[in-house]
Amino acid sequence: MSHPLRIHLEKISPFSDAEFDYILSHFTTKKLKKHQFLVQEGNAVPNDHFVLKGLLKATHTSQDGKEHILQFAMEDWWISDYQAHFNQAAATINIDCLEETEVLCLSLHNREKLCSELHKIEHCFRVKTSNGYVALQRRIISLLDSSAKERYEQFLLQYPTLTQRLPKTMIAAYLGVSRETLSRLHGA
Amino acid sequence: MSHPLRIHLEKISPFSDAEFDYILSHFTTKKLKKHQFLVQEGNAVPNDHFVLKGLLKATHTSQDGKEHILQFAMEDWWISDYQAHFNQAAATINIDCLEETEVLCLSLHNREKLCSELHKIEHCFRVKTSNGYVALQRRIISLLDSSAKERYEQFLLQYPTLTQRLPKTMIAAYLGVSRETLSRLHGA
DNA sequence: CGCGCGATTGAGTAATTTCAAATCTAGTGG
DNA sequence: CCACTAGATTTGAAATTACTCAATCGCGCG
Repeated sequence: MSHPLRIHLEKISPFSDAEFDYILSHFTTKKLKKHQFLVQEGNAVPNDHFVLKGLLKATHTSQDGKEHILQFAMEDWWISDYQAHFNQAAATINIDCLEETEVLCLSLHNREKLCSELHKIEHCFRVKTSNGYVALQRRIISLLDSSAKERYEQFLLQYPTLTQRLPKTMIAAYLGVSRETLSRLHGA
Repeated sequence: MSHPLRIHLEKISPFSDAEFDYILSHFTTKKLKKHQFLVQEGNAVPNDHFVLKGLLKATHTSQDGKEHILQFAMEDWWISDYQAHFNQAAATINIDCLEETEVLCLSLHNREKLCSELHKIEHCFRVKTSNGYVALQRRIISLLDSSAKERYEQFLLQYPTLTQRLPKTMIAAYLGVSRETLSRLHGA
C-alpha cells in the first residue's frame, strides 16, 4: 500500500523509495476541522496543498457580497490560492473545509528546491499543471456556451463523487447560478 | 536584437547561444493569411504555436451554432487546442487568423524531447503553464462574479493592445455576452 | 417534539437575448 | 471626388431567462 502522494506522482513518472522519501520530507502535514480555513483572504499563502483526506472549497466573494466557488478539492487533488502563492501576495480567496480534512503542505521554496534538484519532479509538476490548464479551459468553454442545465448535467457526469458529498447550494455557486435556478431546472 | 522566443524564454531562465539555437532547431515556421485556419475542428493538432507576428482567435461552437472565443493570441503568446494536442485527439476548437500571421510550431514529440534533454526548458514551460493556470482562474472568477460591464472594463484595462486590434463583436464573444448587450453598456 | 439546514416553489422584477432595422465607417471602383 | 458596398455598431421593442425575496416543505438529530 503506497503513499497517496506517491501513487499520484507515479501516474506521471516513477520514483525510487529513496527519491520518494526525499520528496515527502519537503512536505508538512496539517489537519483541519469542518469549517476551518486553510487559506484566508488577506493573509499570505505560503503553501500549495495536496489533500490526503476530506473536502474543501475555494471561494471568491464578489463586491456585492456573493460567494462563488472557484474550485473544490477532495482526496488526491491540489488546492491553494495560486495567484497569491506564486506571487507571494495576499490571498484574495478563502479556502475552507466542508469535512474534517488532512492535507500535505508544500512551500514555494521547497517546491523550487525539489524542482531544481530532481528533474523528474519538475516534469511531474509540468504535466499536472498542463492537465489543470486544459481542465480550466474546458470549464471556461462550458461557462461560455452551455446553459445552466447543461452545465449541471456535465458536472453530475464529471464529478459523481463530489455530487454525493456536496449540498446543491454549493454546486450552484460553482456553476454560476442561484440555488433557486438550479432547483428549477429539472424538466426544463 | 534577440529572437522573440529567446526574450520570451529568458524571462524565466537564461540560455547560452548554443542552447537557444538547439531549442530553436526544434521549431518550424508557418505563415498564414487573414482568415486562414491554424487548427481546424476534427483534425489532429500536432503542434503548439508561438506567435511571432499577427493575431488569432480560438473559438468553440456551441450546439446551437454560436461561436464563443476561448482565447486570443498575438505576438509572444502561445496558442493551440491543448486538450486535443496533449491527448493526441481531434480538435474541438477552431483557431483562425484575424491578421496575416507567422507562428513557430513545436510538436508534442519535440517538446518532450527538449524537456527531457534540457532541464531548464522544462522549468520554463512549467512556470509559463503555472502563470497560464492562474490567468484562467482569474477569468473564471470574473465570469462567475462580475457583471458584463465589469468584465468589459477589466478586459479594456488588461488588454489595451488587443482592444485596438479587435472588433467589439469578438470581445463580446470572449466575454460571453451578445454584441448588442456589449454595445448597450456604456452608461449603465 | 421541535429545531436547523437544505431544497423547493411562487410571484414580481431585473437583466439579457433575439430579431429587426437603422446608422456608421472604411475601402473600392467609376 | 463621389457613390457604393461590406462589415461593424448601435438602437428599438418584444420575448425569454434568471434573479430576488419570501414562504413552505422535508428530513435528520438532539
